[in-house]
Amino acid sequence: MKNQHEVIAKLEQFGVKPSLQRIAIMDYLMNNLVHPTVDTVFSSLSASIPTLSKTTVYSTLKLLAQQGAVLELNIDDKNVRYDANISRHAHFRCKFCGSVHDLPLASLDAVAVETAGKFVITESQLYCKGYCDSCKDKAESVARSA
Amino acid sequence: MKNQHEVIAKLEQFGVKPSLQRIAIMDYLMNNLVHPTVDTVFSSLSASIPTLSKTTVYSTLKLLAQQGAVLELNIDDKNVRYDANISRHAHFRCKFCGSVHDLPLASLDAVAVETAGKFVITESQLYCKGYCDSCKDKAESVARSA
DNA sequence: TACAAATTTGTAATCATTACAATTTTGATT
DNA sequence: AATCAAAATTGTAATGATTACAAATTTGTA
Repeated sequence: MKNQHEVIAKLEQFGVKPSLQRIAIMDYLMNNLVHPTVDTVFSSLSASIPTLSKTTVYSTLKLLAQQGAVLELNIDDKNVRYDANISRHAHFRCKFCGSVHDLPLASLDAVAVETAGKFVITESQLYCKGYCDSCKDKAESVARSA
Repeated sequence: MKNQHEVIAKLEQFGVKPSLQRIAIMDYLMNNLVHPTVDTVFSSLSASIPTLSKTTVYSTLKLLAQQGAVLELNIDDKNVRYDANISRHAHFRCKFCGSVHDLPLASLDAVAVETAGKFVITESQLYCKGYCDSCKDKAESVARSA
């Protein structure tokens, strides 16, 4: 569990006024770096905040992403996922179990150079898909029996 | 307009049995490399194929992507987009007008090396977002007046 | 305390995508 | 050419994530 002050400082750093709900959501993201969906965040917090509305989770996560406090991942074509790790890294999604993992990323400068002047790039994300270690065997046997 | 034989050859190369609809859809993608959505493909073809069903467009595009004949882009959080250019390249989406453009891409090998053994990566896409040349001024003035 | 602004809530749309059953087409066989 | 099964297509009805919006609540301040 992150220190409340740390969470509040993070919110303020990105120009987000802290509220009970916003603190809880940001805190959850900072302590659960597994790229949760809106639904996961909502379900996880509604026990401790029974009055929490899913709309609030949606709007808060959108606000946090707009302010740059978290990343909004579109790697999953079903649900948007959120990530409090805003340092440069790539994402990997297992096509079998759907889990999303972090990947270290050396550099994307090659892209920036080649497009200098044509586009103003404000954000970039590298999405990789395939099979994670614990799924690659299962995925193979499903393919065989298909 | 691409040669019919070229389109059919492409389909067969990827194990997709050619049909009137499949040929038309693949042909459209090969001649419209602007990353169209399902809806755009459907609207564009329904004039020449009045009986075309949107379900067919959905299932055909999914099939083409599964077989590797086209790329399925999730860069747009509203609609899936499709791309007949399957060579290695990145994508740029303008956050103002929504247009999606190609970006040349030198290498993503750095990622592959760092994850060797941990994951089986079967596909990777680099998504960049920002403002395209014709929107960056408009986006700025909107931001000012907000 | 009072009041305006900001935030949260709950419900009702929206809309892309999928499920599925019925229809049509295709291709092989006679 | 007729038959028939498999494959493909179609149309309609769900599904389900996300958003719109108005009402209710909370917050900060005079």
